[in-house]
Amino acid sequence: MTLDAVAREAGVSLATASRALNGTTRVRDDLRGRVRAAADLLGYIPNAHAQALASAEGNRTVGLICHDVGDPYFAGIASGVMRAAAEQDLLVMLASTFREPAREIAYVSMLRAQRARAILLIGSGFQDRAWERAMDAELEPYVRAGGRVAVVSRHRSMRVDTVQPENRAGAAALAASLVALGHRDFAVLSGPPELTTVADRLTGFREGLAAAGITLRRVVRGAFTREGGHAAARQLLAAGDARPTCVFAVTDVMAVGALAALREAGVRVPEDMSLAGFDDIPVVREVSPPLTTVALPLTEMGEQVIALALRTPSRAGRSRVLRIEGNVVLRGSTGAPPRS
Amino acid sequence: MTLDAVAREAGVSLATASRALNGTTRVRDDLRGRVRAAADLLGYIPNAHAQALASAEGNRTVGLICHDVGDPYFAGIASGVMRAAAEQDLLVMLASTFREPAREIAYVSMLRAQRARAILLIGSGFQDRAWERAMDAELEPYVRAGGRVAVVSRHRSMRVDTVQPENRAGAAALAASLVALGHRDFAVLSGPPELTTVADRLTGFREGLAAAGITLRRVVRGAFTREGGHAAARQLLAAGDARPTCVFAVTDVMAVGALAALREAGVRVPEDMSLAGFDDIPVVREVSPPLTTVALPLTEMGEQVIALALRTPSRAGRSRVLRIEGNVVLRGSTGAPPRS
DNA sequence: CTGAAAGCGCTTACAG
DNA sequence: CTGAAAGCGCTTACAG
Repeated sequence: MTLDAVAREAGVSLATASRALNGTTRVRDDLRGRVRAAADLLGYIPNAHAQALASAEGNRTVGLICHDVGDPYFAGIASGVMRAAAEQDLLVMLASTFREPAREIAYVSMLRAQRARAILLIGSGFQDRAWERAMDAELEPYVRAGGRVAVVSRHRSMRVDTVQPENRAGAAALAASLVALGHRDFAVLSGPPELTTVADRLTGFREGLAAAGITLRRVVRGAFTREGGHAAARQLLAAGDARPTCVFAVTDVMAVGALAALREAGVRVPEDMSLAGFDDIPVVREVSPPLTTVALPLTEMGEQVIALALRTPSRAGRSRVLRIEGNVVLRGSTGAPPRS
Repeated sequence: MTLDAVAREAGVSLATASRALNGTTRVRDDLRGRVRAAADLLGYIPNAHAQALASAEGNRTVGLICHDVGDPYFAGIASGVMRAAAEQDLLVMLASTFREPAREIAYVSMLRAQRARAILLIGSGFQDRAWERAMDAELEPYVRAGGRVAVVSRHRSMRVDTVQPENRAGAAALAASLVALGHRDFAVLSGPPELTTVADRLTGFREGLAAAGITLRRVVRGAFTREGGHAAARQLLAAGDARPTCVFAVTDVMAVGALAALREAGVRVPEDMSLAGFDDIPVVREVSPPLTTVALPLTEMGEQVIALALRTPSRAGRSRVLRIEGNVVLRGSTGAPPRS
């Protein structure tokens, strides 16, 4: 079914049929009626590709690139993006990179080919000069051609709009709260150091401790997953030296894994050891004890990043940074340190 | 940057440039080299819309419609779809209906306009004649025009490929296992009855009980969410009559909410009451006690549904149904009934 | 308000 | 193997 067939059925020209259906220009009521009826009758569905090609408007799709929709952190943000997109009749093209930097760049390229109206990059970038250059080379022509880019949790040299959780400040505030509980001896379960989010949270936590004159004793590195947190916690416990009284996992996903590892090792939380995470993904309220964390409004962040991308660019073309404060939420997984 | 510019830069015709880049036809090596160099130099990115319009192949996108990516059940399946799509260089257009039947049909229409190669419908359909008719009217012309449709958890009159979890058999097996633990007095926390999945699980559970000569005493209906499970459990406890010894929530998401409600009410699980769910979403292993459930291989199901959609249709054009067995996994949330 | 026509950026028979 | 040209299905100045 093409528009041409609809026009013929309605006895009008192609141009009139197009205008009647899109409502851009005035069309005589009876003609519009005939066209609509013909379209209904034939079950006409416009070809979005032809529309995108012919019109200046471009198409109604946005691209969303994240590390993994299966991860509750990204699922939360994606959910917010979906909600906002639905309200604006936008279709979302979703890409999961599974944390492969090269794949992320390839997806941007595919999204450019699709002439996506906007590209949303969700989740920490990689601290890697070559990768950054390649990414910029991909993004710059896209933006120059009118494409919109907005990111979550990413430091950009480029002028793109950003939703930036205050990772550093949040981690520092968490450290302060933990110190206030009486802890002096900390370990961090950390993720891949090339992720900027990891670096920021680690730095912030260190700063928070330093403000109280405390030095972070130990950092164990793990994968950015539940299993990574589990393994890191086991490694921490296996080490011969005295155990810290409090452990900070840089993401809730890791913290959940760590909690399981502690339980398996017979370490009571928080009696023997306190545990905290970051993000406030839904699951942390369901575990026992519920996890102390730094809460980020994930769904909202998703809504905000797409709003940022779609807003009419400021005359100056300056990029905007929306800072998202992280709120420390003390729950059952943290308490006073055990008396030694 | 258009192909035309690339051709000019390389000093060849448009046709040759196209062929050199797509590798469909033989092109003299030196020419191919020049075209590639020119494309690189100019940062050429093909226009997918023009390609889709001009070629018979159609575009490399598939549509994925689910109720909500924010829900771990759908996130799990979506994750599997994404993985498989990535391997085949396919882009996924994601749609969340937030359980509005009308929105689902609207999305199918949008996906048709995008000329998606395949449309994947994930999650229970609605038992509603008018809706089914409208959906079929949308899908039928799409399939006739060569579109591929595959669904998860959906009864179809239409001939579409289906990944079908054995909801009924799984629930029946669960009931048998629970009876084997000694329970005789059951309640079910159920979801919206118009969802076929709910109906199937409820029926199966009843059948499983019936096989042991037991009648289901109580069904409490709730929303298909964590909060719905929480509310339903509260309602169950609030009822004056004697409490059942074992509760089955038709989805894990609801079961997690119910577990929280029981805890809040001081009901010990499983000492005072056993609790089971269905799906085996990741979170159920993290809660305390971990939930007994009927396990479904979510990621795999995602991979299978897209594989089904993309496979070359059988000569007979018959639809295929892939039955997925649910495995009862007994965990800490179920035990012997309390002695009365 | 309406229509004939050009053009969006490609692919692909069809000749050479 | 290569090129000129038609055509994919629309939108939108440009005349009327």
